[in-house]
Amino acid sequence: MVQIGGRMRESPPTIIDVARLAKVHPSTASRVLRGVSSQSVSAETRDRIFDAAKILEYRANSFARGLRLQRTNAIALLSPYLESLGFNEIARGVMDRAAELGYMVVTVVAKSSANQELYSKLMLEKRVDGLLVAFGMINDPILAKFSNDGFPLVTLNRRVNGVKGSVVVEDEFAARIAVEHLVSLGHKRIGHISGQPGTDTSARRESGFRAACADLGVIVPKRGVVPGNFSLEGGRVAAKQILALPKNLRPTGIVAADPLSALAASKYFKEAGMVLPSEMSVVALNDDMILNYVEPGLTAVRLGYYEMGRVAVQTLIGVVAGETPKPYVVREPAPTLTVRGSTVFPRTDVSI
Amino acid sequence: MVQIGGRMRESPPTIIDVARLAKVHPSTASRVLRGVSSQSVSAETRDRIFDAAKILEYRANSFARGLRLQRTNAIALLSPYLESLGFNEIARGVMDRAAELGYMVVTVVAKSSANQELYSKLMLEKRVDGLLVAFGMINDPILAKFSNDGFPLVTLNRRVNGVKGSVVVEDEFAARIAVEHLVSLGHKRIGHISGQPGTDTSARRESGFRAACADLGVIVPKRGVVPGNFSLEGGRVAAKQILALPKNLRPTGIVAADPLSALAASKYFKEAGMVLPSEMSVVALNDDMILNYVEPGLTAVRLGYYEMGRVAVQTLIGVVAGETPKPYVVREPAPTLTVRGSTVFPRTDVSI
DNA sequence: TTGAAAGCGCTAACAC
DNA sequence: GTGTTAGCGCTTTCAA
Repeated sequence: MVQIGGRMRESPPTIIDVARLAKVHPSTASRVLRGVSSQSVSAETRDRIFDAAKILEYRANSFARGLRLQRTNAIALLSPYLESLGFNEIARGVMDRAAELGYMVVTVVAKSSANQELYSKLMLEKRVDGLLVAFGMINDPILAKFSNDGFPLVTLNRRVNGVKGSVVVEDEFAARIAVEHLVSLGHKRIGHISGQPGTDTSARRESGFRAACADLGVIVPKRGVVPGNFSLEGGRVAAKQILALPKNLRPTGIVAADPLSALAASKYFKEAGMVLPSEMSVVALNDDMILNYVEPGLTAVRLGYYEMGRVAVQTLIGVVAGETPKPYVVREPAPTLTVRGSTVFPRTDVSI
Repeated sequence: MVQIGGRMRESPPTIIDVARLAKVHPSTASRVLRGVSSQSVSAETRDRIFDAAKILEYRANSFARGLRLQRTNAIALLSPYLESLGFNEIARGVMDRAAELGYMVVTVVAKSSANQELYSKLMLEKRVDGLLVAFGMINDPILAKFSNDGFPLVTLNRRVNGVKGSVVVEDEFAARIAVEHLVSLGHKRIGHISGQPGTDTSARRESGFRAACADLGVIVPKRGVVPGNFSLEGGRVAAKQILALPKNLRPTGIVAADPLSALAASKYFKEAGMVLPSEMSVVALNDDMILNYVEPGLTAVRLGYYEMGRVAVQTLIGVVAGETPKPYVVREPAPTLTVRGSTVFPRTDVSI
């Protein structure tokens, strides 16, 4: 029940109620309330209709409208996790921009893209107009199929073969910034904890890392690039592998593809008896407030995740409206380095 | 366009398409596909209908169904933030349970409860069946009004005067566990960084803290309870106030209402020259994996946030179905302490 | 400038 | 057992 002006009523007012109160036909009320300019309506009736709508607290039933218009004004945000540092920021960008454009966001956590039932639910049941997908392998036949079937679908912080619409940040450049920072401190052997194997995000960060090292004459030790899976557990495993390298081949600094693996690796190093940061510098791609509160503070490259979320919504809605999907790289804001305690010049007695 | 069996089609199949293919009337198809048992249908026609639906990849249009049935099978999760430690867990519980019950979750970040436009959008436009509200002051006339107006509304991790439906965890008990831990280490003067003033969550944690201190004969110094606002910034301000106390009145241990304020306070103490944890023990209410990676690791009491999210969905859907809303306390899993490095016995030369 | 009528896709009550 | 009918609330021709 909804209380209106002190009275209780059984169900929300419909446009028929508004029309009746304003003494016009529902179609007239509809025209006025939607502000259709092509048809002209006398100022007097318009006022009557607006007044009636206000009195009744009228709001168009989104289902009736959606049924008639064949669109939902909702999009879905699909992600494999909520807890990853950075997802908050992406999600906030998505929700802010969606709200500005009058869209709702349905957030769904899915283990993998192979969730046909989920796609069916969202798209075939016409619950949302399009999908923002924050996961997926480079080769992901399911996603490619859905995209090819004509479902508006944009990948976010990912590129997937066969999916035309994507929004990513400057991952290669961010990796380069991280390498340059370590080099400027005097590091000559640098390792890399990459992300989830099979994801292009990880691949692009790694290729940016390798290109920067090559350009700057940095040695990347054999087995000095290990997968960290964008996770705490992965970072731990990666650290173990790096520590297994003979001391004279071991990197003195590491670029981690993400903060979680960087944190876990740092912890592992310390537990193994290393003194950080002097014996091992660590810099992560993707920043977060919380990195100020770990010890040592984790040096990190901030990426435009919030903006990426915003742009992704914009792109998806464009696709929904019929634009041809295409890949997009968010370059504003540019990646920026925040130096904290985790990166220092290498201890020479170790690095020799 | 949607590809079905190799052909492209303009729009998704409707129940009329299914009926036509199965050579039955749409209403028969509807009955069969919904599995209505009250009406019996011959096995043969049932098979034909299922086959047709499968061939066409038929899925009922949620808008048409929603319009007809007057329900959306969606709920909204309203929260002031996404980035707070703990929200992930709540949200995951909400989404998991909602998915199990066939509901979608619309996540909305709202600055405050005073967002009438938002409520209108969600409820008056009938976009969702009910609201899960993860914020609100104890006295929140807007929320109370909406709840009284008959909108299904359940507060989550909060209680609000005038809103009958709520789901919270054992905040008082968690605070007691934290106090007991510090007492068992030998602390005699304990302070408290409380949460956001005006929220019952903060109030209940504080009252649990005070009750436990009283029961255990612990001294709570005058001005030893300061608001931390559940935030980094608040924790910093709180730490400043605690440090301003004369040394012989200063607590040797602190219970923080949340991890963010605990982290920020700890950082402030260190920056001010204190040696942690020996000069100041800190324990936080609400746990998170990341607390293993700060230095010293933050001792914390884990709360059943995931379960709280699940129960809240269950409760809300009950209210939607007509049950009388009532307050609920999640007691499983019970709050549990994880001791990390941030709590030790007090340094006697300081605490004397 | 406004009204009438049809229909989006579905389901429930009723008829046969 | 299955079909007929009506209508959820809205918008969009088309007609007046």
